[in-house]
Amino acid sequence: METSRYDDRLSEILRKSSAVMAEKGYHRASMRDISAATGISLSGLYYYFKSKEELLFLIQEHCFGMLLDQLQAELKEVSDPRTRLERFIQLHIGFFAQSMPEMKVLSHEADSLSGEYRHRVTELKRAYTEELSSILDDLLSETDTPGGSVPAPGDPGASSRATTFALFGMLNWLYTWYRPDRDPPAPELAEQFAQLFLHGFLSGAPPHPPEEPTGQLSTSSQAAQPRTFF
Amino acid sequence: METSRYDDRLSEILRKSSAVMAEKGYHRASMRDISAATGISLSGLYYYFKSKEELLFLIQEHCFGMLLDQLQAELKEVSDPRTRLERFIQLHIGFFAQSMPEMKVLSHEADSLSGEYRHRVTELKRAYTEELSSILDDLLSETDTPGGSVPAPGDPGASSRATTFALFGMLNWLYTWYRPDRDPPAPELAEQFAQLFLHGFLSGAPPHPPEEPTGQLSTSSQAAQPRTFF
DNA sequence: TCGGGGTTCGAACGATCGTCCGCTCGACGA
DNA sequence: TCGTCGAGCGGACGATCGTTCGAACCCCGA
Repeated sequence: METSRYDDRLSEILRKSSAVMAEKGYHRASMRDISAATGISLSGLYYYFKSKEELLFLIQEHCFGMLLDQLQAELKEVSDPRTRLERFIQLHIGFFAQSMPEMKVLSHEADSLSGEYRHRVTELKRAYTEELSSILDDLLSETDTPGGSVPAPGDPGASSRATTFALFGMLNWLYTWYRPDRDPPAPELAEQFAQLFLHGFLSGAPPHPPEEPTGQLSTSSQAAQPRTFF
Repeated sequence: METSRYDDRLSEILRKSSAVMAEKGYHRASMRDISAATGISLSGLYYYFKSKEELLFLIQEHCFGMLLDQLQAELKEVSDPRTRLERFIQLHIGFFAQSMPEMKVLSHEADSLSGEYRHRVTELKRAYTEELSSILDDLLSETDTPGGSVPAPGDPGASSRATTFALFGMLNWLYTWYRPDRDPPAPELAEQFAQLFLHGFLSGAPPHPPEEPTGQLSTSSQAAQPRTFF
C-alpha cells in the first residue's frame, strides 16, 4: 500500500510518456518531447531509466503486466468457456478504453524493442495469446462434440492460429479508430464484439443460446440500450 | 503498355524501399539504408522524389491505388452482397499475401504522413472503407427484413462503424502474424475469415446457406482441403 | 548545525539524420 | 562536332538525436 515518491514519479513518467509516444510514435517522440511533457529535465529522466528503449519496455511491461494480472484474477472464478471468452473480451476492450495511449504503444510499437527487452515482452504476449487460444479450444470442444470425443482429429490447430489472431485483430485494431465520444462505451462494444465473433455478422439470433433455453447463470448485463444492429 | 526506364526504376525503388520500411519501420529506415538496398546513391534517390515523406506517400498511394482499382474491377460484375463481401475479403487478403511489405507499410505507417500527403491517402482509405461499409449494409438489409422495410429505424450506423472496423481489424492485423510458410494460403484463409465473420466462431454450419438450399450461383472454389476447424 | 544520499539540472558530446549543391557522364538531335 | 538534357554521384551542410558528466539542490537523521 505504501508507495514511495520514486514509484509515484515513475508511474507518472510512464503515463505521460505513453501519451507522447501514442501521438507521435516511439521513434518520432524525442526525449526532449518527453522532457517537456513530464516537466522533468532531459538529463533528469535518466535517473528513472537508463535508455529510451528501457522506457518503452517499462511502459509495455507495466501495461501488459496489469492486463495479465487482471485477466487471471477474473478468469479464476469462471469455468464456463463462453463466459470466459466474454470476460476476456470485456477486459481487453475495457483496457483499451481506460488507457488508450498505453494500449496503442503496446499494440503499435511491438517491433520497436530488441534484444532482451523484446524477448521479455514477447513472452508476456505469448502467455496472453495462449490464454485466449485455450479458451477457444475449450469453447469449441464443448459445443462441437455433444457426445464427448476428442476435439479435432485432423488438424490440431493450424486454423486455430488464424482464428485466434483474427479475434486479436478485431480487438487490437481498436487503437486505430476508437473514439470515446463517437463510439459505444467499452462494455457495450465488448458485447457487440463477442456477439459478432461467436455468432457472426448474420444471425439476428438472441444474445445467448439460439436453441435450448436452459437455465443458464446469466446474471450479467442484458443490454440496457436497445439492440440496434444485430 | 510502354513503360519508360524512369517508371521501371521508380517502381523498383518503391518495392525495395517497402521492404526496408516494413522491416525497420519508416522512421528507423534511413535514406542511407534505402540507398544501400536500391543500389542508388543517397543523393541520386532525390531525383525520383523530393523528400523521404514523399517516398512513403508514393509507396502508399501506389499500393492502395492498385487495391482500389482491382476492387472496383472485381465488384463491377457482382451484385449479390454475400458474394461481394467474399470477393472483398479475398482481394484484401490476397493483397497481403502477394505484397506483404507494401501492405505492412500501408497498415502500420498510417500516421507517418502529414499535411497534403496524409490527406490524399486518408481520402483513399475513406473510399475503401465506405465500399465495405455499404456492402455490409446491403448484406444486412437483405437478410434482416425478408418483407422489405427500411433497414434500421433506430440507429443509423453507430454500431455499423464498429462492425466495419472489426472486420478491417481482422484483415489488417495480418501483417502482424501471417507467415506464408506456417499459415494457410491466401484463398483458404480468406474463406475461413469470411466464414468466421458471417457465421461466427460457433456454428458448425455448412459453408453456404444454413437453411433453404436454393440454387445459388456457387461456381467458386469449394474447399479442396477438408474443413478442419469449422 | 552538519553531512550525505537521493534527486535534478545545465551544458555539452559524438553520432546520425534528411537534404542540398555542384559536378560528371552518356545519349542524342542539329 | 557541339550543345542540351536526363540521370546519377560525392561530399558536405545544419539540425536533431540519445546520452553523459559534474555540479547543484533538497530533505532528513545525527
